[in-house]
Amino acid sequence: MAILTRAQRRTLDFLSRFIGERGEAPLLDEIARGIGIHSRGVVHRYLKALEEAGLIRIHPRRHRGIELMGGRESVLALPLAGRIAAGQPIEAIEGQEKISLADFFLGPGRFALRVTGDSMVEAGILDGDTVIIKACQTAEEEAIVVALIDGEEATLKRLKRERDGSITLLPENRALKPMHYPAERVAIQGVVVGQMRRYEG
Amino acid sequence: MAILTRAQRRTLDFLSRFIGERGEAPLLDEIARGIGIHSRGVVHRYLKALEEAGLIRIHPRRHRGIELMGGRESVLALPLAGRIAAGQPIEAIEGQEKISLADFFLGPGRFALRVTGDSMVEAGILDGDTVIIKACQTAEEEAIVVALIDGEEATLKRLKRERDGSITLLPENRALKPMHYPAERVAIQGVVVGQMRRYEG
DNA sequence: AGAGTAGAGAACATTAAGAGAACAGTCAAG
DNA sequence: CTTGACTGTTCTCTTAATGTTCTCTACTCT
Repeated sequence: MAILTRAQRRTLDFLSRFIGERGEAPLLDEIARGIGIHSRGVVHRYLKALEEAGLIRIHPRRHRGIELMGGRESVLALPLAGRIAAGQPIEAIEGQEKISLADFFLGPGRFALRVTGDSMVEAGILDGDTVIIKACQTAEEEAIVVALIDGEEATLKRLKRERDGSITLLPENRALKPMHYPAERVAIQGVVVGQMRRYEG
Repeated sequence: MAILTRAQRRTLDFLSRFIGERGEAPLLDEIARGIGIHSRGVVHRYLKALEEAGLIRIHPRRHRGIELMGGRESVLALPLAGRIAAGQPIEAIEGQEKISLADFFLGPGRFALRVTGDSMVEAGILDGDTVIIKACQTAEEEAIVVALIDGEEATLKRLKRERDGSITLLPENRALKPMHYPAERVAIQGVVVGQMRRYEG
């Protein structure tokens, strides 16, 4: 897969956004305006490059004749449009900043777990969510941890250490009660460093 | 694999960090600044060495044309250990499955928004979370949407259509009231397809 | 001393990005 | 069915940024 230049990437981003939003491909002039230039010829050159990279298909001479192929994870970053509730139309903010999924979640000793159960709903971790865990044996007070009890049962709870050295595992759900254990019975397996959820669109 | 000198290692480290954080490779000048020297020519020599060692690939004369070899899949994916609360030590389950961040979140016409405010807390979307939006102008009943009201104020709410064609935007927070608008005043900008959160570890 | 590693910086070759003209094909309205 | 405006395609030009190749200097280590 050829490497894309910045302008080419901008073009591709605009394309997928446009096609996703309206049902049809943009005109060359619309692309030009969308990526902030004036020349149709230049846009055409970028499109040719994208076609050669296998990312789009151009139906020759057809107006709005651009089809985007199964794009692939060419990037592991998403454009960050801005803050919601900031009271601005999103189009206006479009642009520069990007949020890197890698930076967000990846790192040494991390793995994912799918959450079952409602014990942390009030902390915004729902049944079916995926949490990213950083493996470690100790954790700070108040951290959300994966705790193994008696070497058998693994649960996700908020950690609290008592003065006498014993450990309380706090669920974030008023319907459930805190659990109290002597330190020997609890082994920490990791700390929650991230959480993610998918919605069926 | 040839042995690397210190400067070469510094270069490689900088490369992988840069590419991990942003989606693209750095310019020679950026590398130079990143490893604390001034000469592009020197950087080029290091890159040649790294290429010879099989650690990167250089696309000749292309700007930002550096591709790093080796575990590229590992950059995008996290090992999926299993289900928490399944009552098993995690080590035991660890293994096969991997969860792809790209598959989870990336796709045509998607972008990210940082959430401000508490209006969706009961749906597990907290202040400070990041939501992934798929840009579109229509949405299904019950979907969580980004809605623009009167072309001015953008908010995140659950969508409900009334029989008379008007629209109700439902917050997921008992402290807040549903908002009701005639259809003309509400423009849908996108649908929430994902959500993620980072915890300070 | 000699070999290897670091670095500076000049000179040159290409690329990326853009403007815009000219031409040809498409499409929709009369 | 014809026509004219619109749209895609192909060119050439321009400019600045960037990659590539060299030579020269300095430092370290055995």
